Amino acid sequence: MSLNLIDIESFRTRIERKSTNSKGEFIAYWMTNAQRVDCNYTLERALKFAHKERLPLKIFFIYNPGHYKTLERHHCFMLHGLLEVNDLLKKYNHSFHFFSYKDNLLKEILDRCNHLFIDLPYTERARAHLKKELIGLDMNIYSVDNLYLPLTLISKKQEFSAATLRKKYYKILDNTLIGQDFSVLEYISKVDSFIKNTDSRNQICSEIDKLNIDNLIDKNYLIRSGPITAQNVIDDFLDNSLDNYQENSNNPEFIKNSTISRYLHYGHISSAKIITKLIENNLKIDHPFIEQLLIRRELAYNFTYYNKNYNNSESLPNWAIKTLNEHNYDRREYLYTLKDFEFAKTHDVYWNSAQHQLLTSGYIHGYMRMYWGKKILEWTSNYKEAIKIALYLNNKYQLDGRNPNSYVGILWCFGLHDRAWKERKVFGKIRYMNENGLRRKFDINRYVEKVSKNNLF
DNA sequence: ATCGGCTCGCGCAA
DNA sequence: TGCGCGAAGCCGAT
Repeated sequence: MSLNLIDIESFRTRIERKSTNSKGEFIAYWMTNAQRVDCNYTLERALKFAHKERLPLKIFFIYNPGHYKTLERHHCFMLHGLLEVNDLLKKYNHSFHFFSYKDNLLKEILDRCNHLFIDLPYTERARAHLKKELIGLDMNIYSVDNLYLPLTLISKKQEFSAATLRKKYYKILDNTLIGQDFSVLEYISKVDSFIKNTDSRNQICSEIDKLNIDNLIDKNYLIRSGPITAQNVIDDFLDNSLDNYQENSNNPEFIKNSTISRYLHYGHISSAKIITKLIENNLKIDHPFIEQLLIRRELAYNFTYYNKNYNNSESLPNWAIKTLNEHNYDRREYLYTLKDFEFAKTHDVYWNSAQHQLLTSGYIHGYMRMYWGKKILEWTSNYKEAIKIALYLNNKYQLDGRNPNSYVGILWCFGLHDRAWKERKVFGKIRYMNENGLRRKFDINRYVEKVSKNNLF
């Protein structure tokens, strides 16, 4: 074993800011990415620190509906998840402080606090936002990385492909998955809550009541949210779907794993916890589900963490930019506008089905999403516009939109983390996909039928 | 049904 | 500096 726990911890928890003023009345955890209680490294570090200092802990969340201008389906899903966070904390006799955003709120929350723990932000935009919020706060600030292994421990730079990251993972893990211990539940009863017996349930509910949800999505998808729900989903998946994962993972009708990404996005479940459980099932590091949950997922985080252009074409590899530019003025067989795509008005029944699935369920199956993205490239006047459209639709409708995996999923269609292929019109050397592939891989007509009946989950 | 070729850049071995 | 290798597919030859 080439790594030890001390190595991991020095990368896991980072000192973002040091203060000379060391005395405070409580420790604070500002929950953002990791919206869960169990297996939450940030909460765990905050609890341990509070226990050591014999100070109470204040766990809080700031809700800012204006932060991203987007559909309120996302807010609805997140707020329902926070209800479960609130209930879980209450069960452990801890208060969950839920605040609606206003100016100078953070200063108020952190009045008389000297040690703040935050979830490590993984994108430039999140970092910039955080930096702005933390201006003028004189306190010790620690960020905690909630990935399976800390991002900066595995790699100091943007990785070129899954292969290069995989190599580093396999080397550092000595080809063996290691389980991880979580002591959140052990410490949570030993630490006092900063203010006892406050309950944010009513406040969260009143925010939910204010929402104006689009009438495209089935509301049931938005209610099935939160760490408790997510645990049930993942348990069901692990019990019933892991054995045939490889055969089924490309089949959009195989839906057991379909909602896991949204729970991972909001941090309702910990990938490290899932991996630790999988080790008990004797899963090896090269299992295709580990490839997805560990290598592909953390490759996406590596990408958004190190590349400031994670949300535009500038981040594509050189060969992709070159070939896309060379073919940018090729004649397109079909040309659609954003609105044509958005309301599923193309000539292609398969593509329209994928878009319809996105509108009505907040999700496109992984394989269909590749096809979906490739066709936006094919049917838009230029590739930069195509990327904008694909990201816009993804961020607007997909419940895990704005997740690193979402960005990478889209940009993969334009060559990111991929290789060049035989040159052709419009695509240049970008990997091409067509509907024959859909027919070859699964029963695409059944998919179309099921989407039209809204019968996929 | 199955197989090789397509094509690029990383990273290790010299 | 050279070379082996990988990468969520397509296409045409057997």
